[in-house]
Amino acid sequence: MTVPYNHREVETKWQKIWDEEKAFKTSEDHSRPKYYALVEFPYPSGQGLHVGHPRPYTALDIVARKRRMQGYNVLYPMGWDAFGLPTENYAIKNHIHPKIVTQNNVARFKGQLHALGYSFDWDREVNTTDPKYYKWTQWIFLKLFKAGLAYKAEMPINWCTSCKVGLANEEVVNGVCERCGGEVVRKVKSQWMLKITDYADQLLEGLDTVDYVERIKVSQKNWIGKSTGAEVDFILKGKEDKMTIYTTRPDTLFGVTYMVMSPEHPFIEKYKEDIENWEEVVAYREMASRKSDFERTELAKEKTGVMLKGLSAVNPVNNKEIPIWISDYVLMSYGTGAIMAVPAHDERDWEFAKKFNMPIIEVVAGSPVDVNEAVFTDVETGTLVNSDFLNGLSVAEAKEKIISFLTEKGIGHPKTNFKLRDWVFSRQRYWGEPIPIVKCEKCGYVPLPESELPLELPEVESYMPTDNGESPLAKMTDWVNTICPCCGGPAQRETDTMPQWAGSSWYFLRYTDPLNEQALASKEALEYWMPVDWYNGGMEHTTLHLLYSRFWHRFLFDEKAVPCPEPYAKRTSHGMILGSNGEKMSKSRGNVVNPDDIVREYGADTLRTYEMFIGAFDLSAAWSDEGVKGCRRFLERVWKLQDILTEEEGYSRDLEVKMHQTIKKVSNDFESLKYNTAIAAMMALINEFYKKGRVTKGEFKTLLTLLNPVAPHITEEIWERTGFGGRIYQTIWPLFDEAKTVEDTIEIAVQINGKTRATMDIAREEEKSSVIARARETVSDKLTGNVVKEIYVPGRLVNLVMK
RNA sequence: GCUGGUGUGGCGGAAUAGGCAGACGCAAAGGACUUAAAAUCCUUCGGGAGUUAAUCCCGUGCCGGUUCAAGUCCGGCCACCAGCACCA
Repeated sequence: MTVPYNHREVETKWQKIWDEEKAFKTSEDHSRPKYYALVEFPYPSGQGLHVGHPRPYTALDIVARKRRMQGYNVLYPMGWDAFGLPTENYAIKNHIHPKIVTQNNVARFKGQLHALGYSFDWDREVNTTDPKYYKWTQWIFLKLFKAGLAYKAEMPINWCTSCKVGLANEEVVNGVCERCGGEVVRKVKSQWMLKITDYADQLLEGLDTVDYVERIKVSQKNWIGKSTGAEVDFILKGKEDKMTIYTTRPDTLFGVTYMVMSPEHPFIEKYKEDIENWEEVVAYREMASRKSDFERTELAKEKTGVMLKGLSAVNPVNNKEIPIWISDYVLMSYGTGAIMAVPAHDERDWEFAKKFNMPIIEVVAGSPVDVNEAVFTDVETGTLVNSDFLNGLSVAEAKEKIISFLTEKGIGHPKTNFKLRDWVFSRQRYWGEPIPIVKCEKCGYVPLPESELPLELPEVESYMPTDNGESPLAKMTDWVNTICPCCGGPAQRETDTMPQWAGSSWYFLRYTDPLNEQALASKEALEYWMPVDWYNGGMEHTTLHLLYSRFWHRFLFDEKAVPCPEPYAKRTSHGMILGSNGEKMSKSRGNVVNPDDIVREYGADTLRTYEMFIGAFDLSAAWSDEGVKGCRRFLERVWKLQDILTEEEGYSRDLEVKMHQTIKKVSNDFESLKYNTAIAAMMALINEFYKKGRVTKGEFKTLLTLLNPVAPHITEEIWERTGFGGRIYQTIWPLFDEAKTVEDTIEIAVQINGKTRATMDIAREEEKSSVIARARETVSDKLTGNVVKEIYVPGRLVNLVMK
């Protein structure tokens, strides 16, 4: 009998050996085929590692370990996305420098990850808060600034009243702050902006060139929100100005019965004198501006608005005079801030027209009911009516014809719009990368010379944000007051810092060459390692981190700083791990599982195995303590195979097929996120060994190798105890022979009219006629009618169709 | 509302490409071992009828269809999850 499996001894022993042997150090040998596996680096929070972290880390650790065994030079790195609000808030509360807080948290995380036996190359660890790292974050910002993609703008921003900080649109969820849940209001502030909109088309088209799971592509497409249509100039009656609108349905131009402007539209102020009901308009405008974005969408059920008396528009295609309204269902920030309303064929316009009794004119026929009863928006089936030269055309034909008409007459042109907005890049906070810009009275905004990077965060007394919305850095007058790099005159430093998304927008580049002081990474390293071959991360980062980092990467590609336009060749997403009650884990729900407890009690290998076995990788799964025990039991059974190990080297004849089938299944499943079925196949295999009461050396070696990426410690220990020689992490991934994955005799089903009535064994090579003859024999007592058809699916079944 | 996804035993979940539904695991029940318990090992385990057997019927959210054959394909619904949401 072999000694009992002691996970604590085994795991600490091998973690030490791997460290000493630098087992997972990435090679600098660029002649070997490379594989770059990447998981999102964590924010080192004060809570320590969450039980959700190991799921993606283990999944890609499996891939990385398998690739090493297949001879690849593998880069599987880890680091820290360490700037951010929770650290700063903790620092404020406890009067500890955020730097110290970060250090402590990183140490804790690192210890926890180490205890899980991940094959990260810790020599390439990066930390976004390290000045040697953020020097290059600032460098990229300067490049963006010089390219005209970073600009300062007076912007109505999303202001979190609790964090006292401006948020990007992406960080506002259901009208509240994504991080703290605090109320978000609109506030006008001068902010640094990044022109991600310049890359909208590229970011959209690039999606066709990469292997991302469908739902990620769809989310990104929705977020970018490309729409095509036309801009059309309406005449503002009696004025010089044209009233330009954007529409995706220029084909309905003859159905316009009124116009709507956003309450913030500049024409309102400009034509103040002409507006007869000015007081009513002002009242409406004020009401609208008081609403937060949240209320504006929440209260969307009822349309509101005010007609501008004294102003009217003229439809350029039929010279009809139509009224102009203002309403907050039209947004100043999209299109031109004004629309043409076609109530018959647009849902919102229809509602508005119904409420305010505006006329509804049908211009696309084909609605099952009268357009006064229900709106008709179908673009596939309709035919144009009441539309002069467009009559009789389909919607698609009419669009084309009207756009060329408008273009020829000079009253309109085709136009593409995006929902994507520029990225609000400043935060009024301390714990972030300083923005390397100074403001000079004479020269305006001046970038620091590259030689002055990194611009380090100064030591401050207090990290409290100020009530007037200034960063805590603003109080550091010694630091703020500086000299203009351009004219040498007095100037002030920018006191806002960068958002957390900055450091994570390029970290994967730094891993390829983390100590480089001359560049963000060497050309050679980037050319060898990029793009990332497989990147896994959370669904919640689809429209934030993933989009931002693709934007920066495309920009760096244009700057010739990186060798490829897309950073990630493949992107997958893992599902969440929920509490045992099926709800999201949280302290308040009392369903939190601490990974340290599981590692202590059952071991890292058990936790790794369990998290891979828990269910489909991309779906969320509920935690189960019993399931953990089941996985521990499996590993114990693997351990105890030592008791029935024989001296034979190869596979025993009766298990040869099973061995090849298992190698094939595990090899394929590890590539396609099907870790649960890979483990199931290995469980089934050891059940076979136990059924036979023996396992050969060859069989055991193969099993251990297949299992090693999932449970690296126990397999390494058994490998050593059984004297298989060397280290398992240095062995070669087992190969399978396709021809040997099929049994010589196969059990097939014999069906009558599609229902299985019996099974029988056939030889692999057996002729169809012979199989069918024997099948009829097997079920002869049930063949009570005429067999009108015989179907043979090789290796599967015979179906006899009886009348 | 739009988009994407999911729906299979008591539970987590399997099932290339239309081909024996329920792999693997958990829980449960019975048994062996033990003074006992835990652990371990063996057996049973979708529902119903039938003697516990042979055997038969039903069964993958619902209704219909295609097919020799449907969890899988088609048409029409329902529920849940996620993302987006007055974007003209």
